[in-house]
Parts: sequence; C-alpha cells; structure tokens
Amino acid sequence: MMERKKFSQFKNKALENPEVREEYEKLQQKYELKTKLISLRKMNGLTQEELAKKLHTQKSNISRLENVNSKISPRLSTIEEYAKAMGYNLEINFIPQN
Amino acid sequence: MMERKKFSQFKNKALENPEVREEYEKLQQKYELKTKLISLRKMNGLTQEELAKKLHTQKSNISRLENVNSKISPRLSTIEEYAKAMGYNLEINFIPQN
DNA sequence: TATAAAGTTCTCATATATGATAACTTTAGT
DNA sequence: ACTAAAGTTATCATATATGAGAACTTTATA
Repeated sequence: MMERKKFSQFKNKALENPEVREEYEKLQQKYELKTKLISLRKMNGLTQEELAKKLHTQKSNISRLENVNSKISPRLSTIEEYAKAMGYNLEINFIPQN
Repeated sequence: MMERKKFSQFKNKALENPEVREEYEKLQQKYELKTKLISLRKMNGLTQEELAKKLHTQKSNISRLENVNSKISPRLSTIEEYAKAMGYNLEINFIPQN
C-alpha cells in the first residue's frame, strides 16, 4: 500500500511534464485497444486458436495482434474483422485533447 | 417530399433483409469515419494542403485518405496522426451487433 | 512433476498502405 | 468567362501489416 501511494505520487508529478504525459497517454491508448481486444475474446470464451479459425488465420497472428509490446499498428479492417467475428461493430470517436 | 417518403419506405423494407442490412451498415460505418475525418478538418479551418503540411505529407495522400470510394483500410496510426494533428485523440469502442 | 492446451516468438513470403510527383478537374471569387 | 485555390486521380517506389509454419515457453490440471 505504501509502495502504491509513493508510486502514484511520483506518477502524478511526472505527468505534469507535457512530454512525459504525451508518451504516457500514447501508451495508455495502445494498451487500451489491445486490452479491449483480449477481454472481448475472453468474454466470448474463445482461445486464440478458436478465434483464429473463425478469421481463417493462425493463432500466431492473433497473438501478434494482441501483443501489447509489438510496434504494429494494425489496419482498421483487421480490428473490424476481429470484432465482427465475435459479434461486435467498431465505433471510432475523436476526443479533443484536454 | 413525396419522393423522400417513398424512398424511406423502400429503405426500411429492404433493411429487413439481413444481407442488405449488413451491407448497408458496413457502408454506413465507412462513410462515417471518412465523413468524420473531413468534418474534423473543416471544423479546424484547414485545407487538405495545410493539413498535409502538418503531417509532413502531400495533399494527394490526404485526399486519398478522405476518399469515401477508395478501398483502402488505413492503419490505425494513420487515423491517429490525422486526429492528433488537429488536437484530437482516438477512441475505439466495440458495439454489440443487435 | 508430467502432460496437454494455450500462448509466444521468429522468419520469410505476400498483400496492402503510404510517400511523392505530376497532370487533371472542380469550386469559388471577380 | 478567367483565374487561382482546392481537391482528385494515376502511377511508381517504399514501408509496413498480414499469412503461414515451426519451434519454443507458459499455464493449468491430473
């Protein structure tokens, strides 16, 4: 708990730096999408292999897509198909910064 | 006015057909994104050329990106950068299909 | 702790998006 | 109708995502 508080304080301080903040938000966003993809799949009780089959591709490709560390920026259509395979549509919004 | 009503009735009838409906929604979505991109740019009072400069690219590429008819499915990062250049962040949501 | 299932990583081939330039068309203002 | 600005289209080169297969690591469970 003490650790958590300390870190939290440090984080807030660091985020006052615009460059750090920007970098952080960029990561947050990437993390968000990948995270959403993964939880969407798990919510539907699918393994990577099962989803891969639905999409006529390989489990290794699903893994790559879901990998938070990969530098790949997927095509919109790829995300769309992933979502469709589980019964979802994509919605894209533009949010003003600050 | 008469024309509009007739068309509207036809449209609703046609949308009861699942295949037609799916095709329609697909188009709607594509249209939506491109439309959002265009209005975002215009809201910020930018020409394609001006935006291109901000993004260190050419106006022809902006035109291609905004072109509703093109079969290109852009990278997520491309849309992101377009938005960022005008002070917006991307938000992506998964909407259950019915 | 052995085993199977699930997920990851690497690599190469292929498909597709993006960058750049030029010529063309449309639109707006006079 | 003329002109300039804005937008479009075509094309080729380059960058990057995706497909596929194999070997590897992690996780869960008996």
